[in-house]
Amino acid sequence: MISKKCKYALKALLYISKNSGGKAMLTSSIAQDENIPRKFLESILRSLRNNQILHSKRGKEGGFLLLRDPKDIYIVEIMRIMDGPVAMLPCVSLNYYQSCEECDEKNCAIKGMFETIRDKTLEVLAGTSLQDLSQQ
Amino acid sequence: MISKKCKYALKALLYISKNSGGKAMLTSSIAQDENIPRKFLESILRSLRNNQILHSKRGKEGGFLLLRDPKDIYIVEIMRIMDGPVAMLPCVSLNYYQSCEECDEKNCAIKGMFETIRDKTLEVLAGTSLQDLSQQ
DNA sequence: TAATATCCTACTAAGTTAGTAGGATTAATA
DNA sequence: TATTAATCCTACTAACTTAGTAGGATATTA
Repeated sequence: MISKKCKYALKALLYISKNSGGKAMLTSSIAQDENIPRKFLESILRSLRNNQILHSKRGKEGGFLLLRDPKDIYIVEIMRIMDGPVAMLPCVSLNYYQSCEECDEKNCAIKGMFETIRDKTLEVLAGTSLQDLSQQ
Repeated sequence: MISKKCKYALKALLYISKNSGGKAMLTSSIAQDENIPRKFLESILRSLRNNQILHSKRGKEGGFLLLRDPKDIYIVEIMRIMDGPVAMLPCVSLNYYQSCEECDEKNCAIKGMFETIRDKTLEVLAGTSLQDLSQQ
């Protein structure tokens, strides 16, 4: 399961992607239209800004803008920022690898299967952009 | 990520599958050989028994046995017992469906992508048996 | 009846999730 | 320059989940 934070992030980015048209979008209108708690969304958007997905403008007439074209923002990047690893086992993660201490990794019977799942999942997540999703 | 509980369950079942040969296997030897805390493993095995994966024998000469042939025990079943849903969104789960209250499910932009991921993941998990993994 | 297993209930520490509270800071505009 | 309206930042919290541990009850076999 992805976290609500991650789901909210995706929904918010899609909202910005669809409605912005070059203008900064308000946290409060995203929160209202997408049914996301405002203060929670605020911290989500700030974290997306800290990770070079969004640009923010402070003060009156401020808000959030995409830093890149929606066709160049892939879902996998958002998911890694919000939830960390995509893989189902730490020892199989490409970006957040950790060894499994208690088991012998080279002779692990389940590793291969989870690598396959990771690859199939990444095919989708790294092959789908914000633009792909907002065009549906 | 799957939980350690789930990983331990898979390791333990593979251990039984490989070493049992019709004889009941001890929690303590599985725990030792697979580096799993014994008391924790005990509750895992009991939960697998409660879910018709294992049969248990109490008392001296007791232990755990697979209820079915390893070729008829699919990984997905174990993962659902231990961790619940396979899907990444509650509204996309086949066995643990829950609506997403805050969003309009019919016009959800992300649902389709997560259905695709669910299906690809299930292809692997429901297509791999204990036997497949222990024969590697 | 002694030994050796599973069975069962209850508990716990640490970490994660899903937020909330309250104000500081910045920028446009009247 | 004052007002308004936005993001920014730190700190806090309640509830839940994870990963176990403790201690004994119960059943089976030799």
